[in-house]
Amino acid sequence: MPVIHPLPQDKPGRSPANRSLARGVELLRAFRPGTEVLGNAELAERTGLPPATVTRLTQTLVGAGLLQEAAGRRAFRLAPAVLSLAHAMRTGCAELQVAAPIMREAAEQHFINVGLAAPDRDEMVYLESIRHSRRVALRKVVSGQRVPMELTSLGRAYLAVAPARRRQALLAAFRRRRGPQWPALHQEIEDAIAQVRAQGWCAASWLPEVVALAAPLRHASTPLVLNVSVTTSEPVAEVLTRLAPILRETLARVEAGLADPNRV
Amino acid sequence: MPVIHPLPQDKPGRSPANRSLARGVELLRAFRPGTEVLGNAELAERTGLPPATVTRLTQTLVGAGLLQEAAGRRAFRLAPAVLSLAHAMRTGCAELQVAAPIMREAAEQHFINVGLAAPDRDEMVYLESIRHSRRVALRKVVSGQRVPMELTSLGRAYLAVAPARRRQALLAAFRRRRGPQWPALHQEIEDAIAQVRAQGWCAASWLPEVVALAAPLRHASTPLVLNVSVTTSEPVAEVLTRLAPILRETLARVEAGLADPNRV
DNA sequence: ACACGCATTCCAAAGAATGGAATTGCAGAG
DNA sequence: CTCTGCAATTCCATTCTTTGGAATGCGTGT
Repeated sequence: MPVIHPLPQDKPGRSPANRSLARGVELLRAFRPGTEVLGNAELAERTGLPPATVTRLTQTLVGAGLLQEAAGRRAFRLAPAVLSLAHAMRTGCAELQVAAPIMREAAEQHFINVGLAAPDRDEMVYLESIRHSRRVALRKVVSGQRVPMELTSLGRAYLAVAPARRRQALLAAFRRRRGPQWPALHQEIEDAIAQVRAQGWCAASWLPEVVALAAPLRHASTPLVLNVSVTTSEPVAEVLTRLAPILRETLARVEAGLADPNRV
Repeated sequence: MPVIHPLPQDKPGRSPANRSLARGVELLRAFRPGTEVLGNAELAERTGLPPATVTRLTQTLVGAGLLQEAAGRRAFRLAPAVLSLAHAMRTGCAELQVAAPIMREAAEQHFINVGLAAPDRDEMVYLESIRHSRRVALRKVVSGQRVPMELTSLGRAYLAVAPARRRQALLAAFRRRRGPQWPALHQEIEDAIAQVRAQGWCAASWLPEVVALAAPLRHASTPLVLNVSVTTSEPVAEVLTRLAPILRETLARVEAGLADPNRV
């Protein structure tokens, strides 16, 4: 596994960044679904930091309560405290508070999945994703899941409204990462961006059998994207015809809710 | 508001703690439900750090994607990335994966709330709390909520199984904080601890009309506490008689699930 | 327009962080 | 039981980051 250098986050001549703190955060970010338990060696490899440094930083993070030792002191995992950070974030996000009930209603009424996401580096993070399913037991609400920006309707809708400077940096990163497949992908992305600008939303089918539509939220204090999706084998065109009005309607209700100081 | 010095986290002569990183984490921890948006000045006050230092650290945290500027660049809030940390934590917590379906089943079958929590400093943090309600709309799953350790059945059940050294440090902190009310409270806590040791669980009625029972989970790789609760005006004794077997049963099922490598 | 408070920048001093190398500790194989 | 190999930790001199008081900007409310 090569060193992960997420994005040229720090532009040359960047403002005072505290190196230790930035490195500590990178350690935390190395924990992801699929690699939830990491030893110092693997952390060092993933972050490109020297082992001695990783040892000290992980010790500090354990002391701070964000990491805990697991599997016989030879590995770490994220500690419960990160859940309370997430809880505080969700509680304080006015957009989410407004959108959540509207999203839930739309999901239940139309039997679809409804999500709200925000960009984080080169991925999108769901603030909330309401999964509809035939079986009630499989219906659930997920938050914090990451999906790739360049492949999803969610990510492309964000790219359409991202500041030009940022969009260019992201596209450059994707190009580097994708190599030969980039030209085709780039075309898809540009088409999606054009669609968002023309009609307010775009569509993509990232996972097989899943068709998703996404639209950026205007008037939010931070970039947010709303999406709806279904698992189906219907022709895509028909799905779009059915879902587009629902997305528009839901988006309008959320935006109205954000505009009013009171709830809708 | 005085400076917050949570706990004498760093024992004298403690291992190498990276100061910048530890301070940065304290800044993140200052964000809580009720104070989700904080400016540098308030952060400085809450953490006791000098303003210049806070400025630099918050800038670094913004660069790292854990904070974002809000309300016109004069304040910060937690960024979406913390949600994905929480998601990774939940995904990687085997105990939670095992317990969640069992908890959900118990909640639905008996019309009660069921929770699983872990200690964090001087509070308890819910890994998951399944809230039952008459109205389906109010049923929800919460994670990351913090409740006081010294007042809740959850916290007292943890104290009963915490390492003696740690329990003493915590009790000392509570004593300092509670002042004159401490003796009565201390008695309640000691009684609860004795109950946990005798019968495996304890009860408390922290919120009016809410009766809660909690029991520590053995055999978990990290300290965890299971609880059940109801909102009711029945006599407490009757509620205990009804809930105790449910708690025992649920606890047994979760522990069996943890013992087996396979699900139950 | 003015004044206040908050945030940021500046700077010299201090000390904390750093990382290569040596050491310790653990685990699995022979 | 001992040996070997990998991972984690400690050591330590060097260096550069971090630090915080004071000065400066900036935005806001009066």
